[in-house]
Amino acid sequence: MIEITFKDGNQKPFEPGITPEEIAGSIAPGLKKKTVAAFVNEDLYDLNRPIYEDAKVDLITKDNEIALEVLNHSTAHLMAQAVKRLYPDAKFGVGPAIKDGFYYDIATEHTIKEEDLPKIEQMMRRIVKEQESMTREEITKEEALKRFKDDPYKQELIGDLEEGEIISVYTQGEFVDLCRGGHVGNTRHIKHFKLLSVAGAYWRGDSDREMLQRIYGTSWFTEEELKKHLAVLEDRKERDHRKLGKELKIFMLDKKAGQGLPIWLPNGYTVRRTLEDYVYKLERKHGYKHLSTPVLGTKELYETSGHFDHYQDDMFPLMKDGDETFVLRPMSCPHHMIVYNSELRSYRDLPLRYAEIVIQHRYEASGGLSGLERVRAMTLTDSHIFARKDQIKQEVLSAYNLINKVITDLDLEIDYLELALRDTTKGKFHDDDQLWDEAEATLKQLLDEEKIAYREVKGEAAFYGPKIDVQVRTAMDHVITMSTVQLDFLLPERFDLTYIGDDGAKHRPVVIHRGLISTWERLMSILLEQYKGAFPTWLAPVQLKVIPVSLDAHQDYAEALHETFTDLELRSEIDLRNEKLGYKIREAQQAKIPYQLVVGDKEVEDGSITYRRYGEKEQVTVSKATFIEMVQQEIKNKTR
RNA sequence: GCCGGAAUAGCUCAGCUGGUAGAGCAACUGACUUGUAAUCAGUAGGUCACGGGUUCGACUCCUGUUUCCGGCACCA
Repeated sequence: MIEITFKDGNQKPFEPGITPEEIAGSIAPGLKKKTVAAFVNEDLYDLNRPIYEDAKVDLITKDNEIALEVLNHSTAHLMAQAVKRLYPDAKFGVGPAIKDGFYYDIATEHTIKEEDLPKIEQMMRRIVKEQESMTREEITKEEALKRFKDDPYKQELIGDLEEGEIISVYTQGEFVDLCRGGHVGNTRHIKHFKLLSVAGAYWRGDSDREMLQRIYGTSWFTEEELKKHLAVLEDRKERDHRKLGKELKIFMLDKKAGQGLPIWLPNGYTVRRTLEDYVYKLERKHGYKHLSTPVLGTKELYETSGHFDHYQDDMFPLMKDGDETFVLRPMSCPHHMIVYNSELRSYRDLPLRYAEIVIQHRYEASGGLSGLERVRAMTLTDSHIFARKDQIKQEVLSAYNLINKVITDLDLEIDYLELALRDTTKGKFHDDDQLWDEAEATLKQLLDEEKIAYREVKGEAAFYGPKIDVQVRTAMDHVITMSTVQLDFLLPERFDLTYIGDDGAKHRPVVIHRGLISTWERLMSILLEQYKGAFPTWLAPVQLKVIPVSLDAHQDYAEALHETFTDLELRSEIDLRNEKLGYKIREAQQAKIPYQLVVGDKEVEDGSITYRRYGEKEQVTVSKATFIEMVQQEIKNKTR
């Protein structure tokens, strides 16, 4: 007998060779149904993998996050088996579980199309009915290489494994796959799944290697969960900023205007301008000085900064004019360095915080462009803080606080901070090790002292220095870099920046690059998706819509109201078209205007206002003064 | 940039296996003069993304280009 120890400390003897499924069954039939896999001495075990020695066993039930991963991973195998049956020449790359789903990379002569997916699903269901056991087997590397001798992808994967490492293969019916495991034991446990899309994906994520066909799918324990997830995907389509941006006339793209070069329409620009003003005022309050520099600069400027060496591929082609060559700037730092150098600086001048609403151009790969999310012409609030070394901590923290304030005001949340460091094996970073060590240590120490949690990522630094990236999770479940604070000891060297210290000698300042809102383009895409197009009142392109019941009787009052609002700098519109009331209301609702005001006899009589909030059915009648006070408070507090 | 798909009226879309296009909404005109999500009628609107080819004939088939979409790679 072997001794199984459970998480709660209880122990129970079992026959050697007992499986997690049987253990669960021995405790309760309900538990058996709920159990998907198990941790045996920390190792992930399949439901049907025998246990031969004393062990700690932690059953993984369906409510556990890992259970869903196991299920999805098993569904990937199931799909691969189905694909192999339909397209026998298929070879397989990797097929992992991902968040809310799975994928498998496939190489086959047959081009897999969306319309093939139902066919594959059908085959999957057939295999489920066959109740194939998913059986684990452990073999040597040599044996594994022999078994998969016809599969170049598996050969490569096996070749990369350490000598002596346990290599496991899984067999279900006629299908055998190399796999670390954690499976549901039998295909009959896989019931509620859907294949979602086909796409191309480079083998091993390397753009220099061949491209495989990738099928994405999702798998759940219940039909309700599956439906719920599909509904989430539907909702994301509704939220898509490209769809909303068009419907609400926020921005447009036009082939003739240029790929990836968005045009801000009046509605979108109103929102952006409101945000710009907000950030501008906030920055002033935090001691920033605003300036403006050109979109074009000499190549020499960017050679001095090092951008040209490190960034050339991301820049638009050069412009030559006689002996001079110009670049469309991808960043604004060099200009700010020039400004710093334009005067003799004293230690008393520091910190010097320059901020600018910058237009910059990056020659992004055409395939990556998408709506306002990935563009080639972008606008952002950029800032460079010139500081003494003893001011770094204070300045980084102050920037971080500003970032926090803005993110909170925009109803967003920081998901995590990323401390991006260099990777010495890669050539894309400047090579002064001493500067790097100092900069990285400074940031790390600062975060640690302030007990700010972060994830360290090697190789993600800027070429000139390490950075703290503020990662935000969007309504589309994407993690994006919203803000960034970068420590730079390099550009001060490159541009020979100095200040006169209290000792009368020249010293080198430090530059802190601070990005606040990603870019206005990307921020707009995020906010559109976040609010589903229904902006809070302070941001809404149109805040109030005044609709008279009858033009004859109520137009004057409606116009007087509209004028009052406009004088108070509220963004009001009045609908004087010869249309039915219901029609105007429908349009106002579709435009997601926060307040629609219908004025008729009653309102004219007592000088009141009847309003209806966007998305609500309720109509509220209040005095004019009360209404104005309410809306102004709402705007001031940035509440909805 | 790479793999795959798509492109029809301002918008959303229909158009079977080749016989030169249709709806709803929007626009315009007229009637109606309205109390919370579409009043009625009429009019106009398309080089079927662009170029080449096959064919008696191409929105439809082939091909090149452009842009967009799903991903990959890259990335704010």
